Amino acid sequence: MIGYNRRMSTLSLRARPPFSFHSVVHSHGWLQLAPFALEEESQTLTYLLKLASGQVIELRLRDAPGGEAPAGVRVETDERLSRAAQAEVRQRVGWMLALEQDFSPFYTAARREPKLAQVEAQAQGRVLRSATFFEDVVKTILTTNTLWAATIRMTANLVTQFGDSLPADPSRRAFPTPQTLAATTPEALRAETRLGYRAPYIHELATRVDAGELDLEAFKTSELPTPELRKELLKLKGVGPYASANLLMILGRFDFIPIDSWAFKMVSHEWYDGQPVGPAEVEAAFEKWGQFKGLAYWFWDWKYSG
DNA sequence: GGTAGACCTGGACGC
DNA sequence: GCGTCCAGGTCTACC
Repeated sequence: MIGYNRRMSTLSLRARPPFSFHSVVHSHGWLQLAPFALEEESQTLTYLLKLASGQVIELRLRDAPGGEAPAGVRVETDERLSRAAQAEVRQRVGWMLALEQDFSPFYTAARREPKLAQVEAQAQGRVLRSATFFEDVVKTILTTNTLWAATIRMTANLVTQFGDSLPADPSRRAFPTPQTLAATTPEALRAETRLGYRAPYIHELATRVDAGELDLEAFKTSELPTPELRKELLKLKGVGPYASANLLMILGRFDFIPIDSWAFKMVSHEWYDGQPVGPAEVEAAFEKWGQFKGLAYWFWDWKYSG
């Protein structure tokens, strides 16, 4: 269903039930990374998207409780969109909120586990994604070996310095394209964007995508078995075991756990009385969850709050 | 295949 | 204000 005021476009997208807009938006820290932003009062998620046409638009995403119909999301833009642009927005938002993803097998397994008692009722499982997999790979590399505040800052720097502007408000920008980042230099990314040693990794990634040598969007629909897909991700500079598992979660593959320092802390307090633990203990704790390992870990009701 | 050390930034802390 | 220490995953060289 599409409605217009004089200029604005509104699209309603339905999700496979159960669906919770709140759960997917708050599934991890991505909502704090530009060009995402959350308007707390109205619980509106905004995102600046560069369309295939080159036009930059602001998406305003809100919960659309279904009533009798299935729940979903309402998408508003300030521009009147062409049919092609509407289709693109539907496709992008559908991916970003994983509207079609089916978690029923996980919910069935989770019913036997008190620590996952909330997942079905709260429709947890979906992980917020960026519009392109390139953006999610860059953001994931920026989460490694640094504090979260630095990840937020590095991402904001990238968007501010290299993103295309929203015509109505040039201070607001979309995430930079591979072409734009490939056109800069690793030295500039290091010195001006403050990416540190990650700068050459990001630059190489952008250059390979821009040259057509690496098709990151194809990862979204890859039919490779998860271990094979993981090997492909591990070939990317700056992507190690943690980052690859995080990216697999984003791709809807949950066989691996993104083990970081937070995981050690949580598992240590959950099962080892606060004693130091390593990757083996984290793996062992969730081994029985098989293909849902990542989901069980991600949405576990930890007793330690950190 | 496993391990040690380097990588880089910015915040916290002591002086 | 300055110097030092620390946290955070991945890469590379080496065994």
